[in-house]
Amino acid sequence: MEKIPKPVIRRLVVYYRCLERLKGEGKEYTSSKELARRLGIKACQIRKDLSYFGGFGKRGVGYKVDSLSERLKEILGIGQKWRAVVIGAGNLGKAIAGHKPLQQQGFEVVGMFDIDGRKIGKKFRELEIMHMNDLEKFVKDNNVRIAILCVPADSAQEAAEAAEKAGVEGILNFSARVIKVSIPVENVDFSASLKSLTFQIIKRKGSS
Amino acid sequence: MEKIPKPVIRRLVVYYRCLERLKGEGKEYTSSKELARRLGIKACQIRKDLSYFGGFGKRGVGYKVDSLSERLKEILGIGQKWRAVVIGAGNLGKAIAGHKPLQQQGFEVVGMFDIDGRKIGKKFRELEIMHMNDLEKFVKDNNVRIAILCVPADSAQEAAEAAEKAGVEGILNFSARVIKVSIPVENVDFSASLKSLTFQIIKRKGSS
DNA sequence: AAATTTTGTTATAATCCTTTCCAAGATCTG
DNA sequence: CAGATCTTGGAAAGGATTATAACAAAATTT
Repeated sequence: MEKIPKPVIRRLVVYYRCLERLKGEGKEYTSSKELARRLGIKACQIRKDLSYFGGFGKRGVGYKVDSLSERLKEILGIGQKWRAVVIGAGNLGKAIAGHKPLQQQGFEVVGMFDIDGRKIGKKFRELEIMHMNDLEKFVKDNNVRIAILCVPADSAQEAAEAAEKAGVEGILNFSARVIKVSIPVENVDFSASLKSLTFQIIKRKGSS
Repeated sequence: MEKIPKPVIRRLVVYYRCLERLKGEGKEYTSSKELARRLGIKACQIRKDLSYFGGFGKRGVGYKVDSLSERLKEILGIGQKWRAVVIGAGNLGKAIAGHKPLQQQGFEVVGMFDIDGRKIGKKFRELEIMHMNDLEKFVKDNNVRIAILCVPADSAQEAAEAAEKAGVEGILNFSARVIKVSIPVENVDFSASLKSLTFQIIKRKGSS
């Protein structure tokens, strides 16, 4: 499979939302041109993006709104339920676990794990906080597919390996450390983002 | 000032961390070669990155660990105190406000804002939750430089504009919406990251 | 003074992403 | 039905950004 540029995936999400709106408006067909107008993106870009995944449209006609929307849903995994565990029951972990928009998008946090004895057994919302030793069994028994890593930088690699071994299919890594595993990883390093932000601020001041 | 590629800044952070370790080990001088070996990056890349900001090294010798580290600190704004407000007192906002690693890195959340009447006046830790109407005055009175945006996607643009108007110098945007303002913005869209992650997982399954 | 080391910079290459272009399919119009 | 008009899909070109290579100049060592 050809490599898909990251920005494409972002835009697919945008297209999907737009299609849902169109569906709501009762439109049966649309075109790259119409989507382009609505979204402020070039039509050719939309066609190119879609073409990575095959031809969904009819020449001279355009795209059937509901079938394209359905197809994007599949591609993006929007239809599926993604069961996840949060590793690291600190502030951040709890916030993620309780973050409503995630649930609306099909992600469901079904367990929380930590290694701090004082936290084990306590409850956060409906979720009991469990020990990392029990991760593997839990993942298997509960069909968990994703691990959300919210541990300190120093524990990141270890926790990631445990998650991989436990059988999750992907990791969302909030720790400030790059982790090495053989399953897909997405990094959300907002500490680095903050650094980058302050750098830009300083630069602006400096050059003005 | 010449434009600095984003990846460079990320790497500067990495270099900085490595230099701190070297300092801890008592090393006085280092070289691009040594850093390269430690970090698994090409030496020429390191030299190139540093050269954006001027020449820090001595030919034939290398870089003085503490002065380079000091210089990077300046460049990245690591020495400074960055006073910030959190806008949006939901789960995420609270988690950010209480996130310890941030404080260790010089970021201090000094206020929280929301528009939900039920939240206004309540306290989170030491922080009183205030109404957005009071943002501007607060920013001015408290030397706030950064706004951390943790509001729902639909309110993001509005809140961002309010923050800009209030006089903050940069925005860290956790909302799932791209915002348009004329001050620096860094986006941390972990909902998009999750989508990207699930996409990679699906792709793997598909092609194997 | 010759050899060696290492920087900093210019030049080159590679990568990634966007846009243009157009043939060919589909529909519409007279 | 023939011509006009759409619109897609994909190849190719273009642009932008980032990484690597190469090397002269400076510093040090032998």
